[in-house]
Amino acid sequence: MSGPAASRPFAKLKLEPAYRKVAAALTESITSGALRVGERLPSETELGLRMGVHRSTVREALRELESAGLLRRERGSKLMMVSRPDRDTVASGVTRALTLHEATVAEVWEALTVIEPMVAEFAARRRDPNSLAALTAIVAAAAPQAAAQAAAPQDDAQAAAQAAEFFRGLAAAAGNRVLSMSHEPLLQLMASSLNTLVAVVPQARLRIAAAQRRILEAVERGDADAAREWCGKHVRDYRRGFEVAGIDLALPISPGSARPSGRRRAPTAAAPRASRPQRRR
Amino acid sequence: MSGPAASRPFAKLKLEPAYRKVAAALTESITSGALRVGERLPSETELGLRMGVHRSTVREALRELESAGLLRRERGSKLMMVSRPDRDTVASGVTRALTLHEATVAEVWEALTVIEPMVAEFAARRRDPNSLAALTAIVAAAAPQAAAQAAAPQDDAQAAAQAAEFFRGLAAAAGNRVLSMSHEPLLQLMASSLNTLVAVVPQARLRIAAAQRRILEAVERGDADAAREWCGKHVRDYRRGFEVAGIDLALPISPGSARPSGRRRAPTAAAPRASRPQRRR
DNA sequence: GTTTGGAGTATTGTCCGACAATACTACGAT
DNA sequence: ATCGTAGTATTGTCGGACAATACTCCAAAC
Repeated sequence: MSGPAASRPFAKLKLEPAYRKVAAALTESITSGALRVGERLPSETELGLRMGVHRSTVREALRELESAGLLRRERGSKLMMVSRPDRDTVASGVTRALTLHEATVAEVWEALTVIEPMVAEFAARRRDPNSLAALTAIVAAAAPQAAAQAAAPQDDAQAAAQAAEFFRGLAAAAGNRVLSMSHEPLLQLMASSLNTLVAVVPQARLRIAAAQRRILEAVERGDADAAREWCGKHVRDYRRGFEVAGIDLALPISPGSARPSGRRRAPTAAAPRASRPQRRR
Repeated sequence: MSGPAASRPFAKLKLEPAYRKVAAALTESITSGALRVGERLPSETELGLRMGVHRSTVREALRELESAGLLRRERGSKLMMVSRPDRDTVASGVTRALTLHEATVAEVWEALTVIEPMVAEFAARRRDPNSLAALTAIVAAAAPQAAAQAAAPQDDAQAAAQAAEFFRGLAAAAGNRVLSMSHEPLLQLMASSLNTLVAVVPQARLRIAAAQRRILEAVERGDADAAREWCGKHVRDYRRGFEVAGIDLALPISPGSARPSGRRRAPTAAAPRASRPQRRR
């Protein structure tokens, strides 16, 4: 593969490096189905031998596919396995992108208002016993904590996670993987704000739990309209919660952890204003 | 980096290879803002020196970030540049994932019915001159071809692309990057089906053009409800089109090219159609 | 017969070094 | 100030090396 072609009169100018070509070839093989999911890849040396490049080159290509989620390695195995990118991998890519583009809390929330109510509607339409049971379990998991209402240390994080989990369950019940995958980044992005919300606003947990129950009931009885409406209210209620919690909706989302602005657990006092010590560019 | 620690009694077992740690570190630097977008990365050797690993190792990490869209290289430059993943990069990742998960045409279409009408509504709400002009241009671009109605060879592909472009413009007018990014994979996934649609159903172009005009008008006059409704009709009309075109909605989408499954060009009999034998799985 | 143990091989992770092609830089000539 | 040129820096790709460890297979033990 060393190129004596470079000296020939009109040698084909090489537009992309070999590692990219190898990556492209492998990707093609996977998406075209020539390599089926679950199949094991040959060893690096073998691949290099067959494709006429050095192992290092193959290696770089593998990293590329690996980070795309097209290749993985089952626990404690050496050989790579063809895989399909799982939901979280894909979503976290989208999340990172949106974060770097400095999408605002408002934008994410707005997208939620678009998607979630319809998800609820679909869930109510084709409700299936299994996913309904799963959803019920999720809602139930929140109830005791909401009742206790005692603000445990990092219990806040768990409550926020549960709120996201509810939406996941709803999407699963809706039986549409496209919607499921589309809204996942939104949930990831919301995580931080949700965290602040439940940490700062005391009544948030109860309201959330109540809304979840209402939505669940509507879904259970197959009332699509009610499910959509309640879910719409639910999401809109989040916005009000954010405002009460002093989260500036015009600010870029930070998907990391919660950063409650100001003092915590503002009782019933008027919504204070948070001086956001966010990085300024 | 050479490890004498391996022989010590309870040496910390190493969970992940160095190239992943390097990649993680770089990713962190980027998302945390320590490395700002547009900034140039040091050379590979320099990075390796600073992080205490060999250039090859750094290299593998770089490929990882590169494929995630976090690093790019401006045209004809050697040094890498920090970048934010652009819309198409992110979307094509999602597209690949959904394809490998064998999402069906129905699922994608359903997601469209969820998102697009609301996008239209938002576009009508905050209509801004610039994006409106852009949208108008897109709609106008379709008009002459629709009028001509002559089915040029691969002109079909262009018509299908225009249909997708309209939705993109709409999302841009809605001014919500999250929605914009969320619906992009749907457009990519639909491409193939759209292609078949305009190729097989003769009146499709006209119907599409008419619908686009109606939506545009509603958006222009700021009539959010009308925009949403018309857009909803528009998307639902696509479904009818798919059925007429003989596209099986329960089938997994193939994001490549069109593969019509029935007779083509039904009414206007004269239809020179190239049967391209696409791969079957 | 099934499990256990162990030798031998295959494969990855990481390193070292090398070299051609090419982008970048600095400096001197016009 | 512009231009050309020589020298340097950097990437892409290769060859090879070696330790750690997963895999294989066969023989011994229960």
